[in-house]
Amino acid sequence: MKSDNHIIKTIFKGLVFNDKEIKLIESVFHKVIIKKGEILIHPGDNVDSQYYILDGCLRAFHTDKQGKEYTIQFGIKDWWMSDFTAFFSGEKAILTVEAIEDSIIYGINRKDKEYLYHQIPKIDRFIRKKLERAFAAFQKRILGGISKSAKERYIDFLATYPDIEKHLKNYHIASFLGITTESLSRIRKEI
Amino acid sequence: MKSDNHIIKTIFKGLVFNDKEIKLIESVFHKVIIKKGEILIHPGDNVDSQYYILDGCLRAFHTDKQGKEYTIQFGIKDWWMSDFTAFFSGEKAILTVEAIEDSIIYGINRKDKEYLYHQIPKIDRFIRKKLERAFAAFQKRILGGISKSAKERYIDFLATYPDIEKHLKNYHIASFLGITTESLSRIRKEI
DNA sequence: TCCATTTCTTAACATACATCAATTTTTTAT
DNA sequence: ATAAAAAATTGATGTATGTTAAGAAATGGA
Repeated sequence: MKSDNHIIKTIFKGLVFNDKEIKLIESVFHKVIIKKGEILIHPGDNVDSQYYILDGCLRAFHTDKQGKEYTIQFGIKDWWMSDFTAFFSGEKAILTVEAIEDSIIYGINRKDKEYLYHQIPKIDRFIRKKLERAFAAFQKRILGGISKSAKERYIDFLATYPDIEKHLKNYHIASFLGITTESLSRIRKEI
Repeated sequence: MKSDNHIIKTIFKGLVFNDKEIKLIESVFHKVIIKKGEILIHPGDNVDSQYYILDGCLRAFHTDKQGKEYTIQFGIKDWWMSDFTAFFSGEKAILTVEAIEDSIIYGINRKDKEYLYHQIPKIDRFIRKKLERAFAAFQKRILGGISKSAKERYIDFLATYPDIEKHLKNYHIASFLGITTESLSRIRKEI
């Protein structure tokens, strides 16, 4: 990963590392190039990595018995992506993670992550802050889900993901909002 | 907190500490007794503590401009409670946290928590696991919110909180599920 | 470029849940 | 124990969103 040294500055923006730390970080991240439509994580997989998105767009969704898809999360530039529930717990994936656009991502596996945390505590704190922010975002989404109409949730969505919309199909957004594509279509017409 | 030494074993069940560590832990947790109906955190408060629930039941909810309440979380024995979004970010509370039953809780403030993490890394890992589990629970709830009917969500709720239901008013549960008390009443009749 | 496929929109109708209003049941305070 | 207050239930009706079906628009492969 020598030539991608600069991505460390991107992933851990704001942190400063010495040479030894940089070598360690380089050694544990693995670059993955994934094309639009390809699947990063299948339901039932063991999920032992989480991924930093350098560029592109991914989607994590659950598929029910009838084949309906429910989008839990979109991931864009500078976000982290995985089936986090599976990644944290060690259980098998229940989500699919797919690339919606050609993407460049950097994975780190659980064991390496623990080692990295231990060796470079400031990374631990850095990642923890990300997790805490994701936690807050989830809480906000739950609140929206129980308190707002589909139209309001759509407006919130546009505000939260201003740049992402153009990458997405209508049904991606609808499955994120918990409505049908037809309803979304009607909502768009109203706005 | 000498006489409550045993609560350390309760809060950090599974961890073993030496005398010095026990002294440190005792020094940073503060016991709070809160009566049914009393408010622990008001919207607008600075939230500098999170609380371990030794006994009782609490509720965290958001109140909108029309005065409607939306329950984000219930807390029972052995859960942690706060306005976590505010606690993590340092911003003012947007939630109210109230006691639904007389409760005994143990608070730790942000600064002490950081110090404790630093001094006793196994506590850091222990609390991190809790946060990760809460994260998974939130994800599951989001999925339920976008994929299930009110009746299914109620059934899930009963399965998730088997012991909590008897402490709660109908409107507590309804505001958690995102429905009206009338709808909940009808759902109960069907079951 | 052009055709095949996928995605989006529109319409008619169905359904889950909300709202409003009245009544019954439960809880609380004295 | 009783009255007052709070909570839960029920019914009638309204509305947001789902379902089904068809056609229009956009996209992608040869």
